[in-house]
Amino acid sequence: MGRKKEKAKERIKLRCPDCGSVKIIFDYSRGEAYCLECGLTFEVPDVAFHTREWREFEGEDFLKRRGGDSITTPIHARQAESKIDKSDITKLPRRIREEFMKISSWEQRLDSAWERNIKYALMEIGRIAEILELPEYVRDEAVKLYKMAAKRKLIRGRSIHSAAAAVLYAACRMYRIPKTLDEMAKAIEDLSKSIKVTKKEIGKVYKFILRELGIKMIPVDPRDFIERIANSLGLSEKVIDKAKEIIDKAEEAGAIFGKGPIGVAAAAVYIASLYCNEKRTQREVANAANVTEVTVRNRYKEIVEALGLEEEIEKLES
DNA sequence: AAGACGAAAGTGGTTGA
DNA sequence: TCAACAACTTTCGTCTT
Repeated sequence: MGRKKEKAKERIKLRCPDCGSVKIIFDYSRGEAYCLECGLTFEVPDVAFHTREWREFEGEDFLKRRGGDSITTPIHARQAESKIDKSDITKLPRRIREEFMKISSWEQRLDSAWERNIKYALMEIGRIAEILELPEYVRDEAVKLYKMAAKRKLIRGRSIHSAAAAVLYAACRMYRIPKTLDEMAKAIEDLSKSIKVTKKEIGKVYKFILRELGIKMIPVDPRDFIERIANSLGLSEKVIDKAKEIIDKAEEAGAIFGKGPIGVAAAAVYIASLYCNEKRTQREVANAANVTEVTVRNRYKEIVEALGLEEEIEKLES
């Protein structure tokens, strides 16, 4: 234990005031620490090295005592919580309380943590939006949502990246830009291999934020996915129109309700490709839509049945 | 060999008692 | 909170072209 002066650099048990990561390296030659996650460099109070207690506070045990925020959960699923809670202080032994006051003043200087947090989040939203090639107005909408959510403390206890993806996803839904939770998760993966955010987590945060902000979202329209699927298969405008027409009819016939919109879109494209003499296999369509062949098949069957297209399609095959 | 089709079992999420 | 449920996936076998 104690200070390892001989080392040039050492990993220390601090949280990054910006992104909340615990991957903090202290550089002795420069007398400051930097975050491996977001690159922020910052001064560390001496007390962090001179007292064992400090290490215990910010260490695993302390985090656990503060309420279930176990170190075993992924680092990135947590967020900086650098403000020191008064109620915690009173529970601590007096001996260390004065140390805490010193730290408190250090924290005070980082009181802009909230703002820096937002700044970092907005940056990440921008980066994810860029990867997904989202238009600017979508990013702006996402930023607006993030700020609203942050103001109401909805981001607390969630990772910045899951929240960033969630608001972007919400913005896409608002503008009917066809993006899936899967793509959001993958974009984050592309952003940094060390950040792990699952589709599930993003979905959870998305739902939570919408509910808390009282935003109602209309269901995803399968038509929104048609162009994407058709384009990636090199299909013509004609197929796209036909596919939309098929969905219109299938919707009227009630063959679509409750089904996954992407699977529906994929089946419509498959059927339309038959009609327009630009046939693609079920496998090709399924791959383009990121669903399985079986799903395409099932939707296909249902739609054909509901619209009574069996004979027409048989004719097409000859 | 490739494509279409379907049966069966499994997964992860939702819903309602 | 648990069990039933629907959508979807995975896997695999069969049939057709």
